[in-house]
Amino acid sequence: MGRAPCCEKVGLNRGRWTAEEDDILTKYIQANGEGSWRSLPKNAGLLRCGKSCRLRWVNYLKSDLKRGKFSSDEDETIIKLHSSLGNRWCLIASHLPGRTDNEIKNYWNSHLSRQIYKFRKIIQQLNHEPVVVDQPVPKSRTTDVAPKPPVKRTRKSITKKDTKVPDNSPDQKVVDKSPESATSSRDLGNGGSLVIMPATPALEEDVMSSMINLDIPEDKETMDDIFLSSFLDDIVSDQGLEADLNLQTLNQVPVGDPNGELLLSNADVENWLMDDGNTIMPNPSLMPEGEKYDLKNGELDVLGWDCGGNMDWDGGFEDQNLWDSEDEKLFSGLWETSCDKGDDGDHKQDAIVEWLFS
DNA sequence: AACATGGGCAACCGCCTCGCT
DNA sequence: TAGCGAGGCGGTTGCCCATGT
Repeated sequence: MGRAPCCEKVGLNRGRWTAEEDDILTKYIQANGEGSWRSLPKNAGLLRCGKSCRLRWVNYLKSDLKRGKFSSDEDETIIKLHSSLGNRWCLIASHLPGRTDNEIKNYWNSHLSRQIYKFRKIIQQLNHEPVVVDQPVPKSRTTDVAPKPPVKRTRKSITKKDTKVPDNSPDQKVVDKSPESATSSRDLGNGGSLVIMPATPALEEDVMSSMINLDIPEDKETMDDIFLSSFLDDIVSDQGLEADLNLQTLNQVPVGDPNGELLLSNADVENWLMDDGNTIMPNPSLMPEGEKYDLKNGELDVLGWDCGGNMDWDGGFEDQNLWDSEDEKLFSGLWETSCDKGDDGDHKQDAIVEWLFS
């Protein structure tokens, strides 16, 4: 037996608010103030649930709300706060005057988290790590035929209990070994493996650890220079990653040494970016496991990535919502200046955010 | 032109917290 | 101190519109 509903829902309006309802609610609150949401609808003459009234007021009708596009400063603030606070949208919103938790949450889910995902992808490719995807191949909405490229995020009902995962240490790849996941983690048949994507906050942490753990030789440029100023800035743009991630030249760049450490110099990357790809032939034997190379058009076809078309944003985040149990550990992620990453780590962090909003 | 798909976002649901009795 | 209820919060859903085929 569940808790009684907050109000009698029978006969109440649902869905979008009309201008008339907005007007009634606004005038009532201006006259009587906020609060007493339960009794407000009746007193104001609205056929709405009290919670619905509160939500409408808080998220839309309040006069001090800022509407419109998020500024780059706001973006940066969200990224920083989310890396520390996780999905505590209310807390994040408290640092962004005029923005609501709902608005920030939507913005994060539809914009920012994707940029971080792309960033991670690049890091994994450069490290020759297993191809990571969020989810098994989502089926088409209407058919069971072969999957098409990224489809609309699925909408599943997964409870918090379902999403808990016991551990998510940053240096530990999250591999779901549950029987259920056996069907969702597909054997690629080419030696590659699919690793379930962690929830967003963990994802960020993982991204950061991937960056920070890379071993840069003394005589190389800083990671900032390598990754952000000249490299990811270009290749992770929308067009870059989704359409033109061309490994013809990447194969010729000393991406990794036998120990799997990244050994890109700034000059290496610059040369790679400058090369138009026509003069250097691909070498499929050098391709990381789990990736296919389409020799016909010379473009990378990464299983689980855009070209392969089996990525599902929501699924990964939903299935492994790691933040709740690990938020304290993850607090030292991106923006903890006192962490042992030192000054270099701080610079990397700043540079990453710079890249994210460039 | 019609349909399918994807993106964005407002709104809803259900659980949790906290204050009051 | 336990029970109750209002409010708050995060996750999820559903609708609308844009874009692609």
